[in-house]
Amino acid sequence: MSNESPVPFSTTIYVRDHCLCLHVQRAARSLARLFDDALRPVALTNNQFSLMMALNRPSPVPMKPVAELLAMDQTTLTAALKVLQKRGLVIVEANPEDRRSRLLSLTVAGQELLAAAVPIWTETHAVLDRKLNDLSRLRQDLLAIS
Amino acid sequence: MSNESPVPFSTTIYVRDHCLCLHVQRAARSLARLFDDALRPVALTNNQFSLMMALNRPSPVPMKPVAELLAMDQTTLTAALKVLQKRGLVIVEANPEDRRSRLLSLTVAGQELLAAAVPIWTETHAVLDRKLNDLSRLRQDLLAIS
DNA sequence: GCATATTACATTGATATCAATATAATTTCG
DNA sequence: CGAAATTATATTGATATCAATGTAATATGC
Repeated sequence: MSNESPVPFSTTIYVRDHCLCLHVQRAARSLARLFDDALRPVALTNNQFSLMMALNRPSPVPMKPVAELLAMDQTTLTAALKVLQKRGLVIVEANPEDRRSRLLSLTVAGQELLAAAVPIWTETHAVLDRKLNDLSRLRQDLLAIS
Repeated sequence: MSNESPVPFSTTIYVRDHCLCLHVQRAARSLARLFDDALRPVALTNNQFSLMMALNRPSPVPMKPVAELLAMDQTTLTAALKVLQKRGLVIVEANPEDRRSRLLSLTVAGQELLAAAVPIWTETHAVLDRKLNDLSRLRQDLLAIS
């Protein structure tokens, strides 16, 4: 009878209960679903909302700092921008000061859609806030990771 | 001059600093990269590791409880299983007690690969543990989300 | 100034994620 | 028992994620 698992079941229990990566991935999926659902009326995902919010600045931004703010691979950002660009929500233009670089900004339509999304975010976040104990503590703990 | 943003920049700053969804997504990406890097020698992603660990049980499991444990859509689980199945790491078999259902388990090769991955998880997690203040508190806060 | 290193971004391919939808099997209830 | 509701899973299509790789432009060091 050599069909015993090389990894004891107790280890499985331990990892299930202690793996921070697993816990964060689960929370990420749950929160993504929550905000995706809420933002559906404006046809934005939580990712698209965060990205567009990151582009809502007084002047256009290059891609690098945006990718860093979102802790997102630059290639992921390229892909995400294409979708929003096709929908006429963001502008990707050449940077005259550095021709390797692109400058990102919202179109007027993008600004208007973002404005429509903000109250949804506020409401959804308020519900979440009431449900959780100490949101600011959690936020700070998460900041230590990324 | 009507090209002022409908969403004031101060709101952008506020969302950036307070949105729990954004913070969790960022942490999720960072941690995923950390564990994906570490697990590369055994050719597993953090997701695949968590999934295989969830299948490391005394007896085969149906898909539903696994999807729930991982807080993952059932269709995502179906897709993830296909990859591991093709690599000969997991078995998906019919459930004689309920013919709608599938029973999931690890192959011997899967068990062996998982056994090779566990020390990597332990080491990576230990490094993380030393870097963070209060891991158990963070875990508990995350549990309240998913 | 020029060769080399670095930086900023794009493309491709593989896996991940979920909504919408479909199918088949089981359960429930009248 | 049989129709309707529910449950468990699969498929498709769109977006998300990153590694590997490539390209072009800028910066660096001699």
